[in-house]
Amino acid sequence: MHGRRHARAHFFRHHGFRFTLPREVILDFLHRAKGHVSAEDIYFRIHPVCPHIGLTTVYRTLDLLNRMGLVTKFDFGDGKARYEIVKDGDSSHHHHLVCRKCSRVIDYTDFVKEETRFIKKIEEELSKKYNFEIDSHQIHFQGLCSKCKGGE
Amino acid sequence: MHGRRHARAHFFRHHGFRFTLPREVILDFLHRAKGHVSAEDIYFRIHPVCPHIGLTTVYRTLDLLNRMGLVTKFDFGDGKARYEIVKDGDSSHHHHLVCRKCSRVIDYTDFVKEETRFIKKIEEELSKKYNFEIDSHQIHFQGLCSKCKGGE
DNA sequence: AATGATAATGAAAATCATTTTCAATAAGGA
DNA sequence: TCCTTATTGAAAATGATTTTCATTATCATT
Repeated sequence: MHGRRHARAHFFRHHGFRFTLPREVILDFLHRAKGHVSAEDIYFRIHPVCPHIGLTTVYRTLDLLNRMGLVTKFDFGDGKARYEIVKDGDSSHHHHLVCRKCSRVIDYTDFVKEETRFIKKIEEELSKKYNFEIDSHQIHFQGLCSKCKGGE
Repeated sequence: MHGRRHARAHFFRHHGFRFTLPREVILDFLHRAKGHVSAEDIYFRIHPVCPHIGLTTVYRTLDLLNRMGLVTKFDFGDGKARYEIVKDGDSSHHHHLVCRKCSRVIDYTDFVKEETRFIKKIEEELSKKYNFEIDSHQIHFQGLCSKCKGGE
């Protein structure tokens, strides 16, 4: 619980950034949080503990964490971005079904094995072909959820 | 060139919507357009021909086309949405590499065959499991493009 | 082809997520 | 501890998208 702080601080410094309290608090929150959260979610859930951390800082920190590769940014089309920590032991790996009528988002964790095989192969070749360093991916199905299927 | 108009009109009416000039013009533009375009792109490119079509209508029409399944909405994280026609003869099928530093978007069309096999299987099972009617998908790799790889 | 109910449109105003500005503060190397 | 400068927060600005509302156009019905 102390080594982690130190490791994080080191990681930030290594990237040329300072390790500050807001950054630590936001990172902690994201680690505890289940699923995708918006900047506002974070701001309000953090506020009782750290009322001095502003929404601006939340946005800036999320952008920073994203650029450092610690956080993935999602966009489900409802106008606000969602963020999620990138876990090392990729246990929470999942993808999304998004309803194009009611915008409901369903997470699914099926087909991890098949997917890993498929994605790994693609990543390798794409990295080479486009000289692109891939560090994450998203798969995203669109259609109609059970509720919206009926009355189209 | 006339049957198409009629077929479109019929399709709109079947969904309970009217087939209007702005909708036809926007649909035509999207058919001709290569790649993903923003609402503003459409607005300004259409303006010389139809100066009476407002930006509001462009947004409303895109949303409508999306809900009808004729258009796919993308979000690459630069704050504005992009739209693309859903082609029947799925020739232009592609996915994206998005740079998390400079936001550059690279389209790739590789691995169509492997992908089709993989996606088809997943779609079938997910549809069943979640009672979700899938009509499109997106695959999205994030990382660092060739230009941004060096100076991290 | 004329009529009428109402869906669609456009201009302007409103909204709301995100970004910028700038003066004050704090991190961390010297 | 000191000093440089990255970071922060509050307020204002931005900019994409949505809402409002009076006007117009579609198309089912006559």
